[in-house]
Amino acid sequence: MFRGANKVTLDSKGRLAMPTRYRERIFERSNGRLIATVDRSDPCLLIYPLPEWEEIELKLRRLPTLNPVARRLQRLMIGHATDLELDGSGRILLPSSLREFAKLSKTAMLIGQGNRFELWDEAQWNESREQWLQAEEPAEELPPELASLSL
Amino acid sequence: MFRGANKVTLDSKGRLAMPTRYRERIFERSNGRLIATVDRSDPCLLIYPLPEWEEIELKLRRLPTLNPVARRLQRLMIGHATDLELDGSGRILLPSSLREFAKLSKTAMLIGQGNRFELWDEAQWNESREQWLQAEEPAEELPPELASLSL
DNA sequence: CACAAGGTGGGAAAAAGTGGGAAAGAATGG
DNA sequence: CCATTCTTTCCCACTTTTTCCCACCTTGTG
Repeated sequence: MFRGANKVTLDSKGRLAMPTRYRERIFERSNGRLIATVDRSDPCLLIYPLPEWEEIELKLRRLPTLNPVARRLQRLMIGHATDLELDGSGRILLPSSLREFAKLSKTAMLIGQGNRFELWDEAQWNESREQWLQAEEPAEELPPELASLSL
Repeated sequence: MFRGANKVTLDSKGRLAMPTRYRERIFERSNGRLIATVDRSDPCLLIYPLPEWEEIELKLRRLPTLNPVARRLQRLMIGHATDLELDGSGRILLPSSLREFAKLSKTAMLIGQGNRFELWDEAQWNESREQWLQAEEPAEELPPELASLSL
């Protein structure tokens, strides 16, 4: 499973070196094949090993087509899903459309989130993180799964 | 279980010598493998033996992805979770991003908290401790789990 | 006072990240 | 349909970072 925050750089061709510690796992899991798509609520990209993505896509496609919220989710996520492959140096090439979506400049943050990564522009990530840290969660607003969580 | 407060120092490379009395237990429990992540309400780091962390990560990952509060918690905790390993001298190397988060300078406090440690910058720790000691808790404001607590 | 154990620092070897260039492939226009 | 040009992909080499190991110093103990 993927976890942790990694500072990564995009070179002039839009290539991103996957941190070495993840490479072996990605090759085991999907022979180096990944899918990148957009996040529905934040300016970041989601990156899944291919088999993980296929499960997600199946779940999305089972949603009721006549429900506008479901339809929107399908269009955003399936519609932007792009095949990527690790090259000989362990890098992936991000198409410019996805780079623009996430406002990616030279330095970015690759965030492990279990079965996927999130890719943020570094500045966007820092800004959002500050907000999350400052937000106080009044216990009354928490859904029951969260309110009783013991870490 | 881990308990007690230990003064520790970080060297110029960000390495921290784990107090000897914990080393054996850490090796038994996880072969020297630890996870460090950020605390969501205070400027300190949380350090878990790997198996302890895996339980927590599982709980976090089961939370609904579309819930913004859950998402925030996942991004902070799983997103900053970093694998650490005790080196030949019983030290761990804290990446600079985590050191910055907890405002760690040369001297820090490693606080045993049962299944995990908390790591504070020494000055931050002393300051917070003063505040906790001064704060009066009127019994009426306590949630039921606390109001009935017998220590 | 001497010895042992833990803590600290630094340096060298290895690995990872970065950039550039050449070759192969695709697209466009004549 | 062929030729030229632009884009994409693959590979190699250099630089920087990380990791591992060894030696010294300090502290506690017999």
